[in-house]
Formats: sequence, C-alpha cells, structure tokens
Amino acid sequence: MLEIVFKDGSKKEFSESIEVREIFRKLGVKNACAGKLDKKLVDLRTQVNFDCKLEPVYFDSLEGKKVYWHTASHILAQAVKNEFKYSKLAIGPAIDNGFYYDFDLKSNLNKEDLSKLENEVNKIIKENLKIERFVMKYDEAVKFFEEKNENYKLEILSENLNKEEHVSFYKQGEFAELCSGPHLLSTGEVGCIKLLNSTGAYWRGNSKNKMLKRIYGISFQNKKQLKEYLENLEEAKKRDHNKLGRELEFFTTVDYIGQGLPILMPKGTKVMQILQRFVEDEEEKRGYLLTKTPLLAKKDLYEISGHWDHYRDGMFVINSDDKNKDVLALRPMTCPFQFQVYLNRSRSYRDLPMKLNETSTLFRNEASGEMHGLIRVRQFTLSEGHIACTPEQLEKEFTDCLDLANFMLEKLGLKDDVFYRLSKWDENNKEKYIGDSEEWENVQNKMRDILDKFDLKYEEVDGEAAFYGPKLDIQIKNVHGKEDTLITIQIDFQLAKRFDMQYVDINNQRQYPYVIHRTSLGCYERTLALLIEKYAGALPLWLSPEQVRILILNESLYEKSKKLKLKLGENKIRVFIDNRNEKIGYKIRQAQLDKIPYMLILGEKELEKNSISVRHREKGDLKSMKIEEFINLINKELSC
RNA sequence: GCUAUUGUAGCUCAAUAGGUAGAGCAGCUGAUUCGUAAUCAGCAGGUAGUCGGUUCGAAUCCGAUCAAUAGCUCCA
Repeated sequence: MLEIVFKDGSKKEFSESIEVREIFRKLGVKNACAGKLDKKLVDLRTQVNFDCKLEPVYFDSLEGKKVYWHTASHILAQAVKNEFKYSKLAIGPAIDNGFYYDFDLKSNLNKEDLSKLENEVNKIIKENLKIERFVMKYDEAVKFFEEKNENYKLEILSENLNKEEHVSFYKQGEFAELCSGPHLLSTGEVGCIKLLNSTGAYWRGNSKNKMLKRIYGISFQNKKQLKEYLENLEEAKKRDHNKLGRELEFFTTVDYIGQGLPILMPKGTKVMQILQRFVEDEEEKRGYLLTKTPLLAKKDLYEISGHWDHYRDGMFVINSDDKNKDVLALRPMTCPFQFQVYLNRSRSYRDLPMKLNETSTLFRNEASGEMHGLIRVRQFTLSEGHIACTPEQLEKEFTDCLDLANFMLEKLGLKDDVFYRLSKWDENNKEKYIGDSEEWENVQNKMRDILDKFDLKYEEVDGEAAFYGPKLDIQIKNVHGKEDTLITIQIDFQLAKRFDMQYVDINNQRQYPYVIHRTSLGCYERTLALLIEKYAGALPLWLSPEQVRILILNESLYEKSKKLKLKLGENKIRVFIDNRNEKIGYKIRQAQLDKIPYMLILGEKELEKNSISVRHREKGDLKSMKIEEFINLINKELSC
C-alpha cells in the first residue's frame, strides 16, 4: 500500500506502484504536463511506489511552461535532423522565455532556413507523435551515439559520473534524444512553435570552444497565446532605450568617436544631473565625504592594487611602448585612488568607519561586441563609494549600504524590478582571484549571514565575484530580458593589505580594516537607460528633463508666455515654450508630447480669465487654474 | 573577441535584372491665427558609413574597415 497526499491535504491510497499520469487520470486531473512529487518535478510517466506528496503542474506556471518548451526543443532538434543531414546535436534546454537548441551545422542559417524549419517543426506537432521514455545501459548509449557520430552527446555522456546507472532517453518517431526529462506525452500537446532567431553560441559556454548555431524559439498551447506573446514582445521593444533614448534625444552616438562612447544630449545630461545631485545629497546626509581623484595613474598604482595582473585587459593603457615615458592607464575603478585619502595619514579606530563617496568617471576597454546603448559603454560615471571599517562595524555598514541602495531603488520606482545575487568566487579557478580559500570562505559566509538577517530573496552564483572579494549584486533585466548589474555592494579583505592601509585599535595594535566597495545607484548611464525602458520615456515628474511645456495659441501671447516661463523657472520648474523663432505653433510631435508631464495652454480664453489650461500626460485635461495653483500642484506632486 | 544581420537626406522608407538617387514627416522662407501631430505655396537637404577592387558604367557585385542591432563570451 502507498499513500499519496495532495496539495489540498486530501489523501488517497493505492495498492501498488502506479504512474503519475494514472493517478491524475483517476482523480480527474486534466491538462497536467508534469507532476511535483515531494517538491521534485517529475514526468507523467514516473512510477510512484512510495508514500509521497503529489501535485499536478500546468502550463500556467513557469515550471509547467518549461516542460512544454523542453519538448518543443526536442521537436526542433528533430526538424533540424530532418532538414540538415550533417547536423550534430549539442544541447537544447528550456529557458525562462522559451527554449533554444544548439547545433553544429556546416552552413549558416538564414531567414528562409528558419521559416522552413518552423514549417517542419509545426508539421511534427501536427503528426502528434507519441513521446516515449526508455533507458539504455551506459555502454549502449555510447555505442548509440558513436554510430550517429554525435560527438557532443558523447562528451556529455563521458561526464556521467556513475557509469553503472542507466541513461534516460526520450523518443518521438525516429528521433531519440538523451534527456532526463520531464517531457509531454506527445508532440501534439506542444501547440504551436515560433522560431525567433538564430545566433552563434559557444559549445559549453566557453569562448575557446567551437561556436555552434543556436536557434531560439517559443511555443504556446494555441495561436492566440502565441500572437499575444509576440505582440507583447513588440511592445517591449518599443520601450528599448537604445531606440527611444535616441528618438527622444537623450543620447546619440557617432561612428568616428567610437564604440561605447555615447554623446549625452541636453535631456539625458539633465536627468543624469538630477540623479547625481540626488545621490550626492543623500550620501552626504548619510555621512559620506565626497572626494575627487584623478582619472588616470601610473601603472605602479595598479600593480599594487592587483589590477595590472587581474584586470589589464579591461584597461586603456597609455605609453605602453614608449620606454622613455611613464606608462599610464585610465582608471577602470576608483578604489586605489580613493584609498589614498585613507592613507594620507595614520588612522585610529576612532576614524572608522571612514565613508568616502565619489561621482567617478571610469574607463573600461570592453570587447567590441559587448557595447549596448547606454547599458554597456566604455566610459561611464559611477555613484561610487568606499567604506573602511573595523570587523565589528562590518555588519552595520553593509546593512546601511543595502538600505541606501534600496532607498534609491524605491525612489526611482525600480524596487520591484530587481533581484539580488550573492556573487561568489570560483574555487576551481583560483588564479583569477587574490587571497586564499580560507579568507574567501570566511568573508562569503559573513556576507551570507548578514543577508540572511534581511527579508531578502537572493540566489548564490559561483564565479561572479570581483577579484578581491564577494559581491551582493542587485540585478535588473532590460526590455530584451537580458540581465545586468544595477547596484553592487562588495566586501574586500585584500586591498587594505596590499595598500598597507592600517589603523590602530583600542589596544594600540595595528589592524587592517575591511573595505566595502559599493554603489548607491550604480552607473548613471545604465540607470538612465533602465529608467527610459521602465517608463517608456515618460519619466516621473521629478526626473523629467522637461516638466512643463507652454503652448501658445496666438503670437501676441508670446511675451506673456515668456513671463510665465520665468515665473515657473523661479520655482525650479523645468519649462519650455513650444515655438522657436518667437513664432506661434502648436504642432508638437505626439511621440514627444506624451512624455512631458504637464502642458499649459495659453490662449484668448485663458487670457480673459487670467488663468491657464492644464493638461496632464496621463490624466488628460485638468480644469483651468491660476498660475499659483499650478505651482502648488507641481510642488505637491514633487514632495511625495 | 566570436556568430549573424544592417548601414541611401535629421527620421521612416523607395528605386524592374549593375545605367548615374526619390517620397512622406521633420527643417527653412512666405502666407495662414486656425483650441491640442500632420493648412497652403515655395526652398533647401545625399561625394549612398569609409576606403579599395571588378566593370565602359556600382547605392546595387567583391574585399577591407568603421559603426549599429541580436545572441555568445565578458562585465557596472
């Protein structure tokens, strides 16, 4: 006898081992694509032969979608095998927004190939082939792939630790694929597949390996859902800062200036100035002292910090082949410079914590393919800061940094869009880092302890640390779903030693402080980019480079509008008049119009009543009001 | 850096098979004063990203290079 408990708490007994799908059938559960057995995702074909908890998984959950998408990726692999005789299979997982499959192909894939494959894929769905699971002995599986000359599959197999265990396969029609599942029961259940694009991707994600062809796709249960998804995708792309930011004249690029070196136009610069003032003021309130340090230094400095050995590829080096001149490098980080403030004289524990901030321009020689609008550039400005503190102060200071970061996110309205990541070192790749294992484990544990005291969900990722210490990274996704670090808070236990930064403790002993590297708002270019995407260009009032546009309907009102502008300007409201050359005109491009929070209309009607008509970009027409009333309205909105 | 795609006026896009560049919007000038993008008339804008090659002739074909886009790798 076995007892199965369901999500609603109900129980059912079965006399013998039974398949998940059979259980669901008996219970009348329909449309489940997999099961969750004691919290583990399992195939509908799984035999249950012990007491357990079980619940159905459907397409409406991400886990469920991934089952569909994984099956879709197998169908794609089958289609590619049908269409390209010499193709070899690599891997094809489901991802958060669909699936991909990597192939080794002799030829490139163009659009026609992709649509041909799409037809083939949907043909396989229509055929509604039964998908069966079977197992093979390890040796048989090796032989199976050797015959097919599938060297990537063989490589995966060779890493199978337990060669005694059977290897799991899934088969549909003639196509069999190494896979641990779970999968749907037939190809027809997938619904419809759209192949989105094809790109290159390195085998095993290693740039030293061969580049394979990757095809991305998505599938839905029906065409309506697919259409909706594709439309949403198009909508999201309209918010792309790289397009919108240029259209709205926040920034531009010039080919002969170079990659990753955007020109910030007046609007973009205004927003960055607002952000920068906001950040510096807030940091000052929180006890930071502002510094301004050089943008470049002799390589000697970087040799001490370790950048010369661990970060040289990322730096712009000057005079490297002139023996008569000092070799200099533009700074990729501010830490070694700002440390000199600490080192200016001897420090006691009474000086700590020492909190320094800087609005620092940095230069990083990113590889040519990495640049992306304002999100990834070669010169950028960071809201940077460093805190030197005693071990006892570390927790409080770290907590304060996190609080500051969250405060900033809250103010920008990005709080719900971010996720947290504890970025650790890679212990299999020690040469990338400075310091020994014990120190790393020690600090990482410390960081984890602090994080666990917060009500904060975070994931841990190996190999994402800085070379000098672990990081708390606050991540965000752009409109393309690509993840980037917005804010980072790092604990460093190495650089103080390298720079011989000491303090004298209460027992008159010399000690090294901990250093926290942190940003409060990340880099301004990137933050601006994400704000444009978040708000589709219609930034909140306090961040809008143009808060008010005055529209005059009669040339004779021009002088009056100038006075109005002056008056609003005195109240620190950013206002523009909609005409150039002192001529009337109420032709405003709609695209720009709905980005401006308020529009004031000034015409004969208003003149008579000595008032203005106000239009809000979202609320539409507001009642006409006196200028003072409008100023109050804006101030009220700004204060909350 | 790698795999692809793209590059024609400020923007969006045209031009049968290589035959010597055209339209809308924006801009400018003038008229119009018309209540929320697109009134009328006129003008001006391009050595086709750049450099080289093939050809009698190249926006179109080839090569190199620069830049942009998506993805990989890398990273704030």
